[in-house]
Amino acid sequence: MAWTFDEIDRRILKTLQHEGRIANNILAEKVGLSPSPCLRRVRLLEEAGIIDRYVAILNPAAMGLKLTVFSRMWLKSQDAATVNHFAREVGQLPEVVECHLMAGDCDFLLRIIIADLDAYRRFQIDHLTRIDGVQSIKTDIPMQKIKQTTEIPLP
Amino acid sequence: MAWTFDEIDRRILKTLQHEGRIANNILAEKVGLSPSPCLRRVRLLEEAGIIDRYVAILNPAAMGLKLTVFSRMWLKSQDAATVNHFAREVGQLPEVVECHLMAGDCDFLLRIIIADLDAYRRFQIDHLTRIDGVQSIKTDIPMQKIKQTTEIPLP
DNA sequence: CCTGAAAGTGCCACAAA
DNA sequence: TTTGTGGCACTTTCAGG
Repeated sequence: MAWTFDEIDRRILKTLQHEGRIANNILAEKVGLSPSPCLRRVRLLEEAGIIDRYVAILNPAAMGLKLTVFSRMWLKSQDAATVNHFAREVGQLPEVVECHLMAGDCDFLLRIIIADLDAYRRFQIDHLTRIDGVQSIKTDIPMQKIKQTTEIPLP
Repeated sequence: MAWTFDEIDRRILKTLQHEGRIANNILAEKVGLSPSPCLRRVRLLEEAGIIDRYVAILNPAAMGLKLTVFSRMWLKSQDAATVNHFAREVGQLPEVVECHLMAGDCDFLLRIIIADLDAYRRFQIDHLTRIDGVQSIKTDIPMQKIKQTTEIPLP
């Protein structure tokens, strides 16, 4: 089912995607509403699942995590048991921040946040290749982050 | 410079990465502090840039954006002018949620959020291939999202 | 508009260096 | 004694009805 936004909802969402902790009265002012109806709209957007959650975004570099890598992985077979086992294992590795089961090319695409190349080398040996059913891994390394946002394009 | 976390800082960060809008007094209770020193620590983490910002995470599917694709792109040349122009253009496309300049293989890796395959087809023709200097594009499509988090592994 | 609750500030106590 | 950190009390501001 499609949700029908008006201009004010769009402004609310756009603002909250940048300032998730903004106070309701400030938000209200920004979108041109008084606080009460503004809060009501936010609650509705939350209950409808449009707003999934609020999070703090940390700066990995400030904690010494200076490297992001993309790893493409191939499994020995793609049967349900192998895939599910892999999914479960990967889900427990906090360094693996994203994991997708892919159509074509590789079986999985992972995004991994880690200190540096050496730490990644060890991580791959100690954790990724140890998972049952893993056949091979190709690592792609970003040299420069051009753009990175949690902001979703509003229709 | 490396920041030195104690156990309480780690608990604060872990909590805020899941509940970015949690009230300070609740957070304080969770981490075993009274509100004032808890707030002080949060402010320090913010000022140190450990906490970059707070955001609302929206649910793309609830807005009809049911597809994420990864596009690997090659440019005709990798000189600064071409690359910068590409970076600037891509930065203005809200559907492009992530863009990395890569070492080896492809030149850029993009993550794109969009309604469906047909919308992507049009987006690629109308926007991506129109950018000056673009030579070719390969599109990788995730079939299943195994894991996706904004949570960064704490050292 | 009104009320209760939370945020934020100042000050003091205590402990470690 | 100095520095860092927790706690309490007070004022201001906000949420929510």
